[in-house]
Amino acid sequence: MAYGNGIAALGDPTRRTIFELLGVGPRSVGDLAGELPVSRPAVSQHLRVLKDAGLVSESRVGTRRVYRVEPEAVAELRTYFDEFWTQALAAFKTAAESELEGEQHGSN
Amino acid sequence: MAYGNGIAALGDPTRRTIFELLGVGPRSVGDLAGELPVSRPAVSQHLRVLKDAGLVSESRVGTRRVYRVEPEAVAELRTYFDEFWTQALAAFKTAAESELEGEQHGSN
DNA sequence: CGCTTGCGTAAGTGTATGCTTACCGTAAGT
DNA sequence: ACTTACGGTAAGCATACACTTACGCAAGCG
Repeated sequence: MAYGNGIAALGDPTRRTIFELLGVGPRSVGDLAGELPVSRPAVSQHLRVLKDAGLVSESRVGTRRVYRVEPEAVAELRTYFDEFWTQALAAFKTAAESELEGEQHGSN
Repeated sequence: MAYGNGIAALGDPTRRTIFELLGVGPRSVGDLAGELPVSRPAVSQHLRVLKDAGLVSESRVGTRRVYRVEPEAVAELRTYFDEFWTQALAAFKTAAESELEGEQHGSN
C-alpha cells in the first residue's frame, strides 16, 4: 500500500513536473533545476520526497547524482486507478439500475 | 489536463478515503462523516475540493445530498498513469542499453 | 594540495491548508 | 407555523510545507 505516499508526493505541481521530466529519461539534479522556476536545493528536497515515496531512485556518477523513475512504483499507481475505475464503473451501473427500480418502466 | 487537480485532490489521506468510500457506492455527507475521524463540516469541505476537481458529483435527495464518483475523471487518471508507465518503461530500457554501450562486453 | 563542480542539509519564513465551532438556509414532518 | 434533519459557509487557528539563503562535504582537476 505504498501508492498512497506516491499520490501524495505527486500532489505538488513542481514535484509532478520533476517526475514527468524524469519519465523521459534519467537526469541530474542541476539539470532538472535548470528547467524549473525554483532553486536547486528546492529540487533536491522534492527529489527526496519522491525517493522516500519510492517513485524515483538515485545513482552517483562522479560528483553528480542521477535520478531516474522507478517503473514498479508507477505500475502500482497504474494498478490502483485501474482497479478503482473498474469498481467505480460497476457502482455507477448498480446505482443507475436501482434508480430504475423506483420508476419501473417510467420512460423518463 | 484536469488530472493534475485530481492528483492534488487525492493527495490528502482523508480525501482519498472519502473518495474510496464513494467508489463503493453513492453516499450522503453525514453518512460519510460517520465513518471518518473528522467533523461533518470537514467532510463537506473535502467534498467541495473533490467536486471542484471533477472527481465526484452531487445530487440532492430530499434534505440530503448524495455524492458519487465521476467515472470519467477516474478514467483520466487511469490513462495518465498508464501512458506514463509505458513511457517510463521505455526510458528504463533505453537507459539500460546505453549503459552497456560504455562497457561493450565488459563482464564487470 | 588548493580550487571548482555538484548536491545534500540546516535554519528561517510566508503561505497554504485541514480542522474546529458557530451560524444560516432549505427541505420534510407534525 | 414549529421543529427537526441535513449540510453548506464563515471565521479562526495550528500545523504542514514549499521555498530561500547559507553552509558543509565528497569527487575530479590544475
